Amino acid sequence: MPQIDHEKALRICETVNRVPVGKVSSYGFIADLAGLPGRARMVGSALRQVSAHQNVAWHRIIRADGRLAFASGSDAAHRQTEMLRREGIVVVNGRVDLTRYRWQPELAELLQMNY
DNA sequence: TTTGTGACCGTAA
DNA sequence: ATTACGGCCACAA
Repeated sequence: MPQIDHEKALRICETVNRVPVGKVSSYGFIADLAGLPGRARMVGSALRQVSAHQNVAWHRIIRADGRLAFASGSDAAHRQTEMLRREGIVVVNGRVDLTRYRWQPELAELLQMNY
């Protein structure tokens, strides 16, 4: 269990929490927004070490192809599916339709960070 | 110092 | 639709 630097983890969490209710994003995209391009895996590691005891919308983060990161059938996958459905997101066979639910931030929304 | 390990990603069979 | 690879990078052992 790799422990991610607290500062980076915090930055990742802040970015994750910009994803609005009813939308999803990917590990890679969050990494890019957090100023960590190419480090999608690190986003996963950060969420793993933090999701248990912090207030983070970890369930809104899925793979770039629309599948949940957890193995279908696993407890974690079921929990995530339930949380997503609670927000109105349709999940079929551990997969989300990205054309409908992918978060596409506006330019103004993207600029809010750099300061 | 080297090696193995991820809640990943894009490309190519 | 799947599988396979290589790339990615911080950490732990």
